[in-house]
Amino acid sequence: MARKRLQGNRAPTVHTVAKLAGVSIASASRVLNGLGASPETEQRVRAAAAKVGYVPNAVARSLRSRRTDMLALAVEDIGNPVYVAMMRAMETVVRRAGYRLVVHATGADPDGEVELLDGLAKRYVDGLVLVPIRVTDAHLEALSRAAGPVVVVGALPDDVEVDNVRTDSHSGVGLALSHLVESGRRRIALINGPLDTVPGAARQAGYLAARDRLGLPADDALIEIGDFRYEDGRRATERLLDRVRPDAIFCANDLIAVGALHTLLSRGIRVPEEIALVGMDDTDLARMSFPQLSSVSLGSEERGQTAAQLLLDRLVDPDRPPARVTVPPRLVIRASSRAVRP
Amino acid sequence: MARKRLQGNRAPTVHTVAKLAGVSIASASRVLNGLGASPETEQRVRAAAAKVGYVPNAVARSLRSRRTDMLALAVEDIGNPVYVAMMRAMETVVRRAGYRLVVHATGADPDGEVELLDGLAKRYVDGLVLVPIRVTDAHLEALSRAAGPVVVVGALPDDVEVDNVRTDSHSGVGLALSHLVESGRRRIALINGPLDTVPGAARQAGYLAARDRLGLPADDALIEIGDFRYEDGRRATERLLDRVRPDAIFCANDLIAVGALHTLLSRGIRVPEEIALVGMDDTDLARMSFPQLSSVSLGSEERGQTAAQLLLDRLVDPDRPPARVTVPPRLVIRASSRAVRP
DNA sequence: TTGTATGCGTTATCAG
DNA sequence: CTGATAACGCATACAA
Repeated sequence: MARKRLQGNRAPTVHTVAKLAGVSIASASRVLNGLGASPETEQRVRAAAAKVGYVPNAVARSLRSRRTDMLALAVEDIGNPVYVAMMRAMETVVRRAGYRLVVHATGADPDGEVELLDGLAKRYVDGLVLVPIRVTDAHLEALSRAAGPVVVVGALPDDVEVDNVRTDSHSGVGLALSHLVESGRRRIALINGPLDTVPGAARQAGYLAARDRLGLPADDALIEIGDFRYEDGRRATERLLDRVRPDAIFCANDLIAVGALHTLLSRGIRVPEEIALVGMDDTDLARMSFPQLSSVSLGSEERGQTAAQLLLDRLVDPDRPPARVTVPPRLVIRASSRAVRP
Repeated sequence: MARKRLQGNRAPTVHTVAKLAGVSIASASRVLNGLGASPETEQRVRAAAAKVGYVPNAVARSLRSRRTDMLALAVEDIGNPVYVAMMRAMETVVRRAGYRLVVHATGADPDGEVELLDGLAKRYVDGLVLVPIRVTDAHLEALSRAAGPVVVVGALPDDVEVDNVRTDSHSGVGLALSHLVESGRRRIALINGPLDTVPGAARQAGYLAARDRLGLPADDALIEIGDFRYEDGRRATERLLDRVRPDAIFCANDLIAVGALHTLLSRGIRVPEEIALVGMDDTDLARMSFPQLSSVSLGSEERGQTAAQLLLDRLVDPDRPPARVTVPPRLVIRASSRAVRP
């Protein structure tokens, strides 16, 4: 039973420390974990550990404890300002709780998200926050068979039993349109992203509802669809202006809005005097454009924080019923939509 | 020696599969890893694995293989556009190689980075890309005793034996100033970040050197120091303009530059006609401001990519000599600095 | 080809 | 208080 220990020059383990201290690995481990031991043993083990520079192996510890102290965040694009804000908020919460954050960029890949959900069974993280841009049946199935705790950020069918953080971009759009109407605008255009995405669909519905509610002209020529990026916003605005002349534009996110602003300024159109502009998400971009951009905050940071917290709570209490938190939208008025008409 | 298996309802392991298939765990493991086995065994094991939904435990596998297939990235602020660009580039490279990315926000905390370096001994990741904003002696010591592969992004003393990716912001500033002089400007201001940071010091030196080289007036009133953020840029520009009247401003990063742009436009100063503006880092912000911002690219994406690749290479060959890659700066000219004088 | 047994590094149980 | 030993789940050297 001789233990062959032909190791080249590997990192010290409890064995190393124990041998050097002349005690059993059990005693060494106990001291290292702050459990009871005689002053004598305590002393010897600490000295030995310090001498060899012992650091406990996280993987071995994880195997024992069945926890990795890591949480995963999966978003479509870790470069998108909205996700950056969420990620930053999550990282803070998670770190404070002693966890690390593993980030996944899922790209537009629909299967990728399902793979990640199934990947939870590998137990490389203790839980996952998923921010899907589209939700398919495959998602729902994968969610129901997920091997670990999952929090989904974004709208979900009501009967899905998963911790869920959402916002209400539908009424968020309403906030923006009400504000524009109050400040004297009537012909309010919408520049939206793809309608087959969760956010795109919600914003579209919100716009149509608000338009009716406020008694605005039901002119579909005022609606333009592109994608959610800056360039798309520029181009969509070009198309829009070649066709109609609104007195305000609501954009489905800040990237689009900044693109729209660019096109407006290029054409010498004054903002907000001639056309007012409101974006959505209230990212840093809104503050940093000129004129500064009004924007409907959907609480990205708060959603990130909340999602992280729900996940942490779930780890503590796996049996509590699924939570559903809705972060209310909030209109932030800046120069791009200030009232200028009497 | 009867193996008591009182597990509640735990995830299936090789044991589960082996027992169900009626073979040894060794055979089960072999089949699952695509090694040789009789068609009979192959069949039974696959069926059993599928039936119980077996997924190998990543932690146990890591303990055996001594690798986690995770890499860490530590930056000061995961919300900073420059780091976002690096992170995104790294994530792509790393994922393609089958690794996951663990992100750490170190904040301004100088000890935090040292802790992360020492934390490598825990072996929770296979390697680390560190992007320190300041480099102290403590960093150098921690680097020399690092328990795992490390790549540092940013300038480092020449004798440090670490894989290192850097850029040359010193000559990057020169590029900007040369361009501004060629387009007719002479009184070129600098708005910089803190001089005790690595980037701050480099840009300052680059500015002074270029000023001499180009025979520009050595007027220190043209230099303003703040921090690297948008608001700092705004305020620094206020202070600057209250004091002097430059015909161009070079800003130490894009955030500052956008802040400067804001102040200039607020004061009704035309850009670039009256004052030209050049930023640094060439982030998305540069493209998205109006007028679009000229900026010196320091290849954030490329540095991220390279750092990731160096780390991956190092994992394959731990003994190769330390590599030092310098990504050259590149001036991207946009509307904010186009020549307007004859 | 197959099974037995061992180690990866840690923690915990259970005698002594 | 201490030490021997098992177990976490996987992969493999070695023997059959």
